Amino acid sequence: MSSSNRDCIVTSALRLFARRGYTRTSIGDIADEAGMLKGNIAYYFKTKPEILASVIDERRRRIMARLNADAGESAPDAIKRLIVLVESSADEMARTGCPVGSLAGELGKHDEALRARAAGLLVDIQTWLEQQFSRIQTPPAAQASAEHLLTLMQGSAVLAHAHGDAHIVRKQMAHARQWLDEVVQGP
Amino acid sequence: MSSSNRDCIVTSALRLFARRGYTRTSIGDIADEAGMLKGNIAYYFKTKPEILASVIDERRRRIMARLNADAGESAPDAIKRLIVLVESSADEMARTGCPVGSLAGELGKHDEALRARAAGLLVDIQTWLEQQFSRIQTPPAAQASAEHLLTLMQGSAVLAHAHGDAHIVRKQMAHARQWLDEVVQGP
DNA sequence: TTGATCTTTGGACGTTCGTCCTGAATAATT
DNA sequence: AATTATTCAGGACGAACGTCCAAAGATCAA
Repeated sequence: MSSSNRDCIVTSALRLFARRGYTRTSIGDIADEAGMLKGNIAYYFKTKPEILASVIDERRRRIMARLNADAGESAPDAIKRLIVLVESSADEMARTGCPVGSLAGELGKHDEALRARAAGLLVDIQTWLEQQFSRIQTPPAAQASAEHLLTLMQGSAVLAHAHGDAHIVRKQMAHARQWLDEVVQGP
Repeated sequence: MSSSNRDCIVTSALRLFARRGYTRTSIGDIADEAGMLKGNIAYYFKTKPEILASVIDERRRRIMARLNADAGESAPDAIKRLIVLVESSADEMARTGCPVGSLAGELGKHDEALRARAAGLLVDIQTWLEQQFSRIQTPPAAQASAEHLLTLMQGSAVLAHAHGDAHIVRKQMAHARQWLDEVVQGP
């Protein structure tokens, strides 16, 4: 198959970018992780940013697949499913940071094109959240709610990563559940 | 004076680490910013992590000086002063991320020693917050409140940096003020 | 002024990295 | 089976970086 090795490169880079970040991951590292020589990577990807682009797209695909997995559920259930997803990633976040937020943070200090591409991941999640909140709130409030929940997720990931303590994510997500219940029940 | 140039190196590195991150800032960059040759930097600092250590210490000194500037005020006023400080840094955060959180995030992917040192900055702020909340809450609740407020600050910085939009910080800090008022007024 | 110490210069050195290139191996097609 | 296209191996190359050093320059006490 033609794209099997290409996929292997992308998933290997996905792992390494999350674990060590984009800058500190060399193409040689990716080649090792993928079990091939770096010369072969050049066959599939001309440049390193090109790899990054595919990694971001792959990450987006995975996230959106998870978010849209169960289309029939209620808005609060859908939002809670994202909270559960974050909770289940708490240990990984404590070890390596949020794979979305930390990538966006690092790339934000590179050129503009990469920042925008990484930020797109956050925008997608936020847009999805806005859609869910729109089903139980008026549009302006829904936008604020989406932004607030995403803030809690990203902030707790930063703190958990800094402290190396997954509990911080779980505590803030518990806080988020409680806040969500208040939002659902209305004023 | 002997330490004038050394201080210049530290403050130059402080600026550049915040703007471009630690990894993407070369010693040559620091030398340029400080107006000297990189060979001279080696006279003051043997290695790059050594520069980082001084930068972190300098950042800590600046933050703690701000936090402890007005010792006579009430706990809510002190906490609000930190919120104002974050709000006034909203534009910088949108441009380069939170100088504390993004450094901790990046260094968390390096070796353990650097992660711990950068995390110390966050711990200091959190400890200060816990002390303030302890004056109006019981200790366990004070710890949770400190963690929650710091989560909001770090999370809004991540989102603001990703979007390049300082409004996000201001909105979440407005949210934090409201939350703080509820905490102050008790159950 | 002389000598000793501190500071600065400019570049050398080895390493790592991203990228590119040539030829070999493999797969596909006729 | 022969030919062509695709895929892979291995290394070459220059650029950038952290570190180190020897000598020149500046500062200051005796």
